[in-house]
Amino acid sequence: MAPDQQRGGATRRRGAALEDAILRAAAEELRTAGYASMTMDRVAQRAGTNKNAIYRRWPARAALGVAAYCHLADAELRVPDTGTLRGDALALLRAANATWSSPQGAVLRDLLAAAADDPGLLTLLREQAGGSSTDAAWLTLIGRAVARGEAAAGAAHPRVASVPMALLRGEYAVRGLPEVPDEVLTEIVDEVFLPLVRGRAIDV
Amino acid sequence: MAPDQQRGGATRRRGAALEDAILRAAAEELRTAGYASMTMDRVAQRAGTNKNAIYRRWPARAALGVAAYCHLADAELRVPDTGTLRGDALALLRAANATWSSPQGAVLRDLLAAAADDPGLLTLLREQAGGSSTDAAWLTLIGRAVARGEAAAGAAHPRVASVPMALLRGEYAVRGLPEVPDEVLTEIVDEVFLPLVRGRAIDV
DNA sequence: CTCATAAGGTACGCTCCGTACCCTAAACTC
DNA sequence: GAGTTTAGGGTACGGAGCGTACCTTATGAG
Repeated sequence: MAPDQQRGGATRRRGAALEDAILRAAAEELRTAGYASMTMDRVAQRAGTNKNAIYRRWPARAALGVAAYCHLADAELRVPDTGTLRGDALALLRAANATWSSPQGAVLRDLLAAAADDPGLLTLLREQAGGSSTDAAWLTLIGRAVARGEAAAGAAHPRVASVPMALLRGEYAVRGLPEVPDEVLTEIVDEVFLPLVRGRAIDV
Repeated sequence: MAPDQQRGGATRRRGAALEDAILRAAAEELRTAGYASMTMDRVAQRAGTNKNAIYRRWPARAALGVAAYCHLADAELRVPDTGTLRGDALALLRAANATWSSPQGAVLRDLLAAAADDPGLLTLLREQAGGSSTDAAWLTLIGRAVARGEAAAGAAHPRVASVPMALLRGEYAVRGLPEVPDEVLTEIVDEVFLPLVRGRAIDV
C-alpha cells in the first residue's frame, strides 16, 4: 500500500513503463540507503508493484542492483585540460576520488562484492565504473603531455596509464571507507606518476 | 550429531581447547567450501559444539571468519634475494599472485567484502594479507638495489614501494577471478616498476 | 468479442543469523 | 570432598530476506 511512485488512476503499467518504474525505485533505494537496504520487497513496494514483476526481468537481486546502478550513474567522463601534465593528472585523480568517496562509491563497492561470482555482471559494472573509459582518459592525457614535450614518448603505455587509478584504489582498499586526503593524491602524482612518465625514456 | 572433530569421551572441552576446535572447524570450512558456506551452524556442528560457544567468543559471523582466516593463513613472508632488482621484484610479485589466485585468495576477497563495515576487522585482515609487511618487503628490496647502484637513492619511498602490489590488485579487480598471467607480472615490472625506480633520480 | 499475455496479490518454503532459556559438566573455593 | 561459580550443550525461536508458486485480474491484440 501507499506506493511512492505515482500510481494515481487504476491504470496498470506494462512493459517499458513498469520496467522503468522498477529501475527508478531500485536506483533511489541505492542512492538513499545503499545496496544492503535494497531488498526486493522494498523495491517492489516503492515501485508500486510486486516482486513477480521484478523477477520476470532480472534473475536475482544482484542483477537488479547492477542494472539500477548503471541507470543511476550515467556520469560521462570529461578529460581535463589544464595545460600541464600535473594539473591534468591531479584533476582526473580528484574527480575519481570524489566519485569513489561518495555514497555512490560505497554502492559500487558493495555491488562489486555482490557480483563477484557473475562474470557478466562484473563486465557491466566495469564498463560503468572506472573501466576502459578511464584508462583511455589517462592515455589521451599522457599523449598530450608527450606532444608538449612534457613526457617521454614511451610513456603512453596502457600499463603506465593505469598506475594512478590503481594507487588510488589501493588507498581505498588499505584504508577503511573515508575519503582519501588530497595529500595522498598529490603524492601519487609527484612521487610516482610524474617521475615515471618523465624519466621513463632513459632506459627504454 | 556425528561431530567431525574427535569428541571421543564424554569429556567437555573448555576455554582454549574449545576455542581452538572452533577455529579449526571454521578454517577447515573456509578452506574447503569458502566463506559463503561457513555458516555458524556448520561450524558448530563440525567443531562438535553449538552456536552458543561461538557467539560467546565472536560477536558476529564476519568476526569468526576473519579469525579463522588469520588462523589458516599463517604465511610468513620471505623477502627474496636473487641478486638483481628485477629478479627480486618478479619473485615477490609471483608469490603474491600465487596467494591471491588460490582459493585462499577468494576467501580473502569475500572476507574483505564482509568486513567492509567493521574497521577493526579490516585492520586485522590487512595485517594478515598484503598489508604493511609486504610494503616493508618491497622497501628492503629497493633498499638493496639502491646499495647495489641499481636504483636511484630517492626510490626507497613507501609510495613507490606500493606500486607493484597496487597494480596486481588492480588486475584482480578488473578481471574476474582467474589467475593473472605471468606476462602481466613481467609487464608490471618492466614497464612500470623498473623504469620508475631506475629513472626516478633525474628530476628529484 | 475473445483470448493470450502480463501485472497484482498473497502466501509460502528455505536458509541463515543472532538470541533466549534451561540443563549440566567442569573447575574453582574452602 | 561438598558447595558454588563458570561455561558448555541442546534446542527452540524470532526475524530478515531471497526466490517461487498459484491464482486472480487488467490490458491490448486480432
